[in-house]
Amino acid sequence: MSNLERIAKLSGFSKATVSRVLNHSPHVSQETRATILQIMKELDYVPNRNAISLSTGQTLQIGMITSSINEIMLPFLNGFVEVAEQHGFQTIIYTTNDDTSKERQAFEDLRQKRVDALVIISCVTSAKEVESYCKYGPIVSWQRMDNPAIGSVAMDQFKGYTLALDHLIPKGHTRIANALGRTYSINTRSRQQAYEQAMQKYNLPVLRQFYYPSTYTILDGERVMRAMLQQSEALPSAILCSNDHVAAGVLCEARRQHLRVPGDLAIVGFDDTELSHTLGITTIRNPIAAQAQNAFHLLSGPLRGIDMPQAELCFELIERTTT
Amino acid sequence: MSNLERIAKLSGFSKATVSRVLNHSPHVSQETRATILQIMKELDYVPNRNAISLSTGQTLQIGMITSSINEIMLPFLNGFVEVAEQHGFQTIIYTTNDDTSKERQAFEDLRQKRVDALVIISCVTSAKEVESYCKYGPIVSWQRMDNPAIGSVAMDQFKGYTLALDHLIPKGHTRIANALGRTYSINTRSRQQAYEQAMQKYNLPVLRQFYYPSTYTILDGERVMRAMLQQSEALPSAILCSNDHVAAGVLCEARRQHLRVPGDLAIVGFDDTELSHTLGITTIRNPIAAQAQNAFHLLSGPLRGIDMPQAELCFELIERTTT
DNA sequence: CTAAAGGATGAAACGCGTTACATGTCAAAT
DNA sequence: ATTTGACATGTAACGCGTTTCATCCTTTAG
Repeated sequence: MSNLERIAKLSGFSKATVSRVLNHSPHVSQETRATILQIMKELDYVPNRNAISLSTGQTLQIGMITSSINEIMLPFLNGFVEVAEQHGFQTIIYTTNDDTSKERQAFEDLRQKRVDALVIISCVTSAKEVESYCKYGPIVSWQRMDNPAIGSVAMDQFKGYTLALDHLIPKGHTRIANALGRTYSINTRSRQQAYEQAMQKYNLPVLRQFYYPSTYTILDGERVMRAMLQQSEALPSAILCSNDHVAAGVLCEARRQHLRVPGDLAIVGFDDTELSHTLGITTIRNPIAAQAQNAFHLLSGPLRGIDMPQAELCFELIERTTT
Repeated sequence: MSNLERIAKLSGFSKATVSRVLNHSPHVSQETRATILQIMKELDYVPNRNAISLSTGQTLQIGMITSSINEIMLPFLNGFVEVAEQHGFQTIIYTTNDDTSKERQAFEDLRQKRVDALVIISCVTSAKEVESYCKYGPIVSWQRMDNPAIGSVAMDQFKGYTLALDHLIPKGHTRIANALGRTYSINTRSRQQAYEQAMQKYNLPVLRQFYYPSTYTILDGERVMRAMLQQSEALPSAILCSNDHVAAGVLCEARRQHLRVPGDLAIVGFDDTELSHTLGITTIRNPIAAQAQNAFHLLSGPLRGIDMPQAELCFELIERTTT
């Protein structure tokens, strides 16, 4: 293996000069640079990343913590990977299955300098513990965190949800069900608040018996639909779903049960994924890729000393055939 | 920052002994170990990964090259990440969008020792060029490669496809369309061969006019369905799809066009994802997670000097409601 | 003509563990 | 009593760039 020292010896210059060539330092004469580059080429030399990282203290790697990789987070993941790459950073994914010990592994990797920063997509570690790792490097979260020390690019789901309600209620929907996500997440609480406030505002009943927690997938959506039908009470006239997948499940199962959509049941999804587009589900567009970019921009300050502006984001309702 | 040397000084032992403690060497007395661990704890010490990697020449990171992250590859990705993690390896994802220069970046990272090995999910770099990187570390491919130097865990799609045909033809289907994938991939060729051979065997027409290349998503499936209807010729009686998503698209569009499935058109998907389960699509189960494990096992030999057995894999037809 | 400024380059320390080899000790084997 | 060997621990080199500070030479300004 050829290393920098070897290049130095063969070229007759010092390691410092070779290093300068590698780093495009202006303080190298043209001829010197040419000579050294030539020798590097002949020896098929590439610098060792680990040595660079050890020296500089930077790995140019960012860790991404997520419970699992699924379709919902893909736009965020892809958006983040792309912008990070543009700035020379690579993304390492930590799939944790919501296991604290695996999450800790990711945080420890920040401490051990395997990664320069962390992006949290979902995590169950307490905000307090997460904060204790902030001193080792910047941490940004997609999920809203209780702790101001941790940057967040999550959008206030309250507004998105309110958008959906202001769309449904004027259409005459009074009894509205909710397929919710993670029970203790801020998003879920925010959505519940939006719902309960809207109901109060319009003087409508809050149907807590039609709250369905922990719904994430198509299958969960189907389960919710069946559960609604089995309830002793009459079917709600509309359902707000935590994401498009759940909405798709509800829709498929509703059709299978010969319900008319939106006649018997209106359905609203969330995220505006391809699936909702295909199935014609009304949904709330959540500018996820833009959030991912903001996440990287937030890290840019501490990481590269460059302050990048946060993009302005807002929700949008895409009306299709299910409302 | 406290480093190993500091621990050594404070404990009164040498760096070597401290290192032995870190690496659970048996040649350290109980008291010494206890003392050193105590000091490490007090100073909140963790070893620096970059230093370790530089010393050992191993990063315990494996790069994964993929065009993009999508639902089809998720089982592979998740399966691989899981087994790798169990053995102390982390996975770095390179999203390339089939851009050779981005792929080269991944290969260069192998050369520069940022990763110890590479797993290719999809890549457009020539087999010859890929091979030229084999000397820097083990490379395994999910996609079948033309080059024997590169390990592959892809299954012979020929068998899976034949399974589907042996299911359809006895049911009386004679005119069979094909929604295919990447035109020049070995999988696609293999599928075409399986189709053409089966057709010959049963003395049925090969409908090349009903080959639809480059279909990957639900939207592609819908497109295919519409294209079939627009063709001057009568509709085929069945269609084999490159994956469940395409099948789902075909199915949804078929329903929208008021076709009966399987009456007017039988549909077979591929991969047995949740989607096909939900929509009741007959599909070929492709043991993808097991393939991912095999991929890691293949890397285990060169990487850890441990030969791990390859699991035996085979396709299975899951009959549902679309055939 | 000289001092100040600037550019090219080198020496050496640094970042941080790992590991081959050497040394010293004490107990078991002969 | 002596050899053999296992065991605990230390020494020092190694892996490989980066970076600070110093040096030397050439301009340019005064």
